[in-house]
Amino acid sequence: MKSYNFKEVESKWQEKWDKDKPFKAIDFDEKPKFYVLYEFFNVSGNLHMGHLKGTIPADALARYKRFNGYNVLFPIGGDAFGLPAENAAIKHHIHPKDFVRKGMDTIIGQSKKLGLSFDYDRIICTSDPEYYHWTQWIFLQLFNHGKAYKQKGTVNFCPNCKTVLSNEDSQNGKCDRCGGDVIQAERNVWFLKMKEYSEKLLQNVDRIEMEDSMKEAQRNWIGKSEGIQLKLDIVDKSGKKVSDLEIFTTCIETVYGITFVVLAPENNLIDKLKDNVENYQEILNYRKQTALKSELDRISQVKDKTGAKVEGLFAINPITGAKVPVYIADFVLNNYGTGAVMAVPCHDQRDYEFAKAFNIPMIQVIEGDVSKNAVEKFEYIPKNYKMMNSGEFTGMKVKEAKQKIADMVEEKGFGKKQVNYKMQDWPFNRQRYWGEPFPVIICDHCGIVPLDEKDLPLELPTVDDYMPNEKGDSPLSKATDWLNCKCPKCGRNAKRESDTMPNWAGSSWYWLRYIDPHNDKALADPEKLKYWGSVDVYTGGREHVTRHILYAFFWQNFLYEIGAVPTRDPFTKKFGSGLILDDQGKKMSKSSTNGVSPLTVIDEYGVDATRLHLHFLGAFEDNTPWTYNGINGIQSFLGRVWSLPDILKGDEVSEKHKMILNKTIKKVGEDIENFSPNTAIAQLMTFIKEVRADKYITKEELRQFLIVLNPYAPHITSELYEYVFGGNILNESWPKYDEKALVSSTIEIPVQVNGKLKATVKIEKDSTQDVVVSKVKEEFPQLADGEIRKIIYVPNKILNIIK
RNA sequence: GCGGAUGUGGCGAAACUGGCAGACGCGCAAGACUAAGGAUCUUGUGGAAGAUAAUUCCUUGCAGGUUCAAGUCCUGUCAUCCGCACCA
Repeated sequence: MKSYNFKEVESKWQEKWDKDKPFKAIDFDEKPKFYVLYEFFNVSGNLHMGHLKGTIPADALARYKRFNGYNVLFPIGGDAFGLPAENAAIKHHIHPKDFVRKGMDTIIGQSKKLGLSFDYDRIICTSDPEYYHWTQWIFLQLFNHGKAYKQKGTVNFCPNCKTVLSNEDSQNGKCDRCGGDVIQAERNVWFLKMKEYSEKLLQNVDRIEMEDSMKEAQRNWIGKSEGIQLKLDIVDKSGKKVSDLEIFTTCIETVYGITFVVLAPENNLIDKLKDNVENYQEILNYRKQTALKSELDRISQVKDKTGAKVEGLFAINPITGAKVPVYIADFVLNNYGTGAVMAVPCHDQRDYEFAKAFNIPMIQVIEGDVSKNAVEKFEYIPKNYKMMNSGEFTGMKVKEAKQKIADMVEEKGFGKKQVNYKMQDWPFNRQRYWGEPFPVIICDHCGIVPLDEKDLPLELPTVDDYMPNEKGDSPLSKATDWLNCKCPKCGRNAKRESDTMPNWAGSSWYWLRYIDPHNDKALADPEKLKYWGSVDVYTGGREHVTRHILYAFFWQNFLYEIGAVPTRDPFTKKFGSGLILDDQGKKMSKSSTNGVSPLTVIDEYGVDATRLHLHFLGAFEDNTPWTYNGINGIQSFLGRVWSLPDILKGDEVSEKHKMILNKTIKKVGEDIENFSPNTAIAQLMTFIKEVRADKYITKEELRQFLIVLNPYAPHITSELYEYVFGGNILNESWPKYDEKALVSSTIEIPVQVNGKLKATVKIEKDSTQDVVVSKVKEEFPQLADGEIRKIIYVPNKILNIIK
């Protein structure tokens, strides 16, 4: 057989697949459905190694499931709206529209070069009007159901990108896109009521099959905590009650230790009571000062507590009657809990630092050493400390007191049990050009008027100047022809919303669109939605999963509740791929300077070799350093596969190869389903090794082996199959393995003396202990010498002789 | 600080519910074929001692513990990575 010319073979099959479309998903097919989803590509450059790490195991799964008789939906598309595409377009001096058109061609072309078996008839692109028509439609539903509102609010703002960012986009006080410092700014902000869904999202997290670390990250993000909402009286100097103040605490057991109360700087109680506040101006100054701080400053100054005393107001501890001072400080967040806290310096480190800085007295209510630091709950609870200075609860164990105090508080009406969530409503607008326009009209007379569904899509106008301006106004505010319109309600002059949606909008529902990508009557046909249901396996990088998955859960929950989709869960199972690292141990991506382009590797070694090598390097979920080392091993493996016809002898599966063949079928199938390509490939290599040692392979063995290798190396196996058997390997089905053929009738078991390995003996499978022991006595009499105290035998596993 | 993970040969890494640690591959060594080998094939390869043997000892970050038996379970500890972070 002539030597393997991968270029010829690979392009031959890729052209054939492109023409015959064997990977088309069939709506309503009788076969059981299986939906494999790979996170769609960001349309901002070439595919990189990270993409291969995620897509190829998904491709293997799709191919495997087709062999197993499933009607597989394995689609692809482009995430094209939003900052990445817009920034890339600006960098290349191309209009985003043209950039995206080219970018889509690039990623689709490269996908085909990788041999990815997507259904290329279902390509979607989030910036196509036929797609964002339905993104806008979903927004309309959210708006009409009261889940979207516009409000002035302090938001994360990136002065560099000149846009509002969600918390998710501004982690660590840095803009997720440009890396610049984020500041707090007062803006008109569209919010989606995501907070309402906190509990449902937690349930979603419980239901989805996913790695623990990802689940925990999401639970942390939602940040559920249970505690007590306590009501305190606010009194003036003379002791007259002027207001209520509610605070939230998870540590009600420390309530006897309150020595002051702190409000968030923005807390509006101050404004309501400004006549009682003697130093109102000072308070306003402090407020201004905090607002100017960037998010980063706030974080880096964690240790330096700042704040101001509110003169003229006091809070009354409802349990002790104690009168304590009121402060404002920026360590209290206005948007969490009630924007106010009770401060117990002995048992909360922040309160401790604040009390030290402001010379506020402390009361210790739980034992422990508070001379240098607070004794906090993660210490006093596990160590079972006792209460002190706490009236009737003094001397009680904390755990017990916590419960009793909570009951008492509820009984006496001082407060009630309360659950809080860290997660906030989702700021949903950006002052950028390249995004979905909001389908609403802003009328001075009627307020915000939603468009009629029949007027969708509201197309993004093509403008020449799409750069954001200095003030941070949206570029669309300059597109006056588009912006000015008539109010559909009253007919007066009105304006459109000049902000656009964030890039998360299009990605928060795209798996639904794949089900019916060209439907112009609905986001997807309900019957088709029912047929395809939830995504069975979803894979992609693990970088943005926390946010993306939560947004996805949120939107699908909402769509489910309004009856727009028949399933509540978008995804059943999620695998997150690790990163490919460069030689510096850094993430390899398009921005990495040490990046290796997959196209280069493919050009030199072929797609099949690249697919195998990348996945043989390490486990799917682990980060893997890229190296060419070992790729020659993959090449010779493929070379040996290619020359299998040279040692073809016999037809049926031979007795000698029965076991290895069955093992390989089983192991590879399981590994494909579990996303463990590295061990699957090892098993395939082991098979080749054994067969070559015996210097023959039968026709039937070869046929089954080719099918089993096909999901990872689709080109070479297609070619060999055609050469040896004629016809297309894709028409085959996955071979069945025989459970009985997996273990031979004689097995070798280790013999230990006092837990140390001394010998092995060959026995019949399922032999009894007596048989094994007498065998040992016969073959290794010295091991059974002397007094034997005990013998432990685990059938078919091990024999341990204790002397 | 909180949460999650990882730590195994010269290297990338395997190891199911505790049961022969190091599968598979790279690299390395020796050999075969060869005019030649950076091609191909065969064999060997965790470390140390021992004679190149038999054999013995050591070995899954470190220190303890449970167990007939620990990479795997428990306690403590160190290092690295990731996520969150003044969330009351």
